[in-house]
Amino acid sequence: MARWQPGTRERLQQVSLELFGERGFDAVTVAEIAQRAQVTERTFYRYFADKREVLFDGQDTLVHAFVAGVGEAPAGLSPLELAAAALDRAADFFADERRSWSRARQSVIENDPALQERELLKLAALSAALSCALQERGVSNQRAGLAADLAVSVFRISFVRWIAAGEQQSMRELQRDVLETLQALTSS
Amino acid sequence: MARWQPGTRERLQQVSLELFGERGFDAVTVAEIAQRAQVTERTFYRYFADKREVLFDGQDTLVHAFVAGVGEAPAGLSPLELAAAALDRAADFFADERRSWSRARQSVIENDPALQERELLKLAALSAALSCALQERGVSNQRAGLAADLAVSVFRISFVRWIAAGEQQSMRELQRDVLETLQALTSS
DNA sequence: GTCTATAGTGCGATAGAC
DNA sequence: GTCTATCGCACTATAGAC
Repeated sequence: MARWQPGTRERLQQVSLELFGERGFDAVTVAEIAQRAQVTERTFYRYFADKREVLFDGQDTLVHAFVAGVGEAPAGLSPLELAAAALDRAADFFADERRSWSRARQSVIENDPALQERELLKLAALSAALSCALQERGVSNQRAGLAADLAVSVFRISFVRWIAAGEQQSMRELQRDVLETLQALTSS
Repeated sequence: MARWQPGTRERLQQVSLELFGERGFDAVTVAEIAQRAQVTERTFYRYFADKREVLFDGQDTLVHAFVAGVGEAPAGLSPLELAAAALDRAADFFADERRSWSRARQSVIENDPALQERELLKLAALSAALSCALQERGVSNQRAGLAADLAVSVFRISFVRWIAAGEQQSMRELQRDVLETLQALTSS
C-alpha cells in the first residue's frame, strides 16, 4: 500500500474548485480541502504558496505561449503585430473543452476580491513578460509597455466573451475581433 | 483630558508609511502601528478594512476625477478623446509637491507583492468606473472597456515616469506624451 | 509534523460629545 | 438621554518557523 496517492496536486486543485464553487472561497478552510483530498494541511502548503494560489497554477505555460509567440514571429513586424502574434499563439490554450471548466473557475474568482487581486497580479506578470519579449525584438521600453498592456487587455476582454453563456466563437476569433475594435478605436 | 486625539486616521496613515518604509510592509505588525499612533489594534481596523488598505485610502477621489473628466467633456468626442479628457482632469492631483510622497509610497508598494495586488485591484476598479462613464456617453460596452484599459495603462506608465528620479515634466505633460506614443503605436 | 505569530472578526463595555 | 469612537477580549484561520 502506497503511503501517498499520485496526483496530489491535481486532487487538491479539483477539490478546491469544487468546495469554492459550493460555498465561496472565504467559507472554505485549507483544513477542509486537505481533508477531502486525503492529505494534511501542511501538504497543501507544500504544493501551493497560499490558499489562493491553488486556482492559479499553470499560468506560466500561458506566459510562455505569449513570449514564444513574440519570439517566433517573422522579422519586420510592428509592435502591435507582434502582440497579435502572441495572442494568436496563446489562443491554443483555450480549446472548446476547457470552456466549462474556465467558466466555473472564473465564477469563483468573480465572487471574491482576494482572488481578483491574485488574478490581476498574474495578468500584470504576463504584461511584464510580454513587454520584456517585445524589447528583445527591438521595441523601445515605453512602446513595449504600452503594447503589452494592450495585448493583455485584448486577452482579458476576449476571455470574458469566450466564457459568456452561449458563446460559440473560438478564443482566436474573439481576440482578432477585439483587436480590430481596438484599432478602429485609436485610428479615429 | 480627552480619551482620544483628533486625526486618528491621518496619524495611522503617516505612522504606517514611516514604518513600512523603514522595515518593509511584512516586517511591521498592525499592533506596532496602533501602538505608535496611540490607539489599539482594533481601532486600526475600524478605519481600514485590512492592513494594506491604509496605503490606498483616498483613491476614490482619483476615480471621481476621471469620471468627472468624462462627464464634463464636450459633445462629439471620440472614446479616446474622452479618455484623454479624463486623464487631463486627473492630472490635477499630481502636483509637484506630492512627488516625493508618491515616491516613498510607491517604493513601499514595489517591495511587496501583496501591496502590488491591492494597487492592481484599485486600478481595475478605476478602469471599471471609467468604462461605465464612457458607456453613459454612448460608447459601446466593448469599446468602453478597451478605452478605459487604455487610459489606465497610459496613467500607470506616466505615473512611473513622473516619480522617476530627476523627472521634471508634469503629470499632464507626461500623460499627453504617452498617449501620443500609444496612437503612433496603433496607427502603424 | 508540531508550534507559534499575526491577520482579521464579533460583540459587549465604556468614555466622552451632543 | 443618544450617538459615536474606542477599548478589551475571545476567537478562527492563514502561513511560516522550528
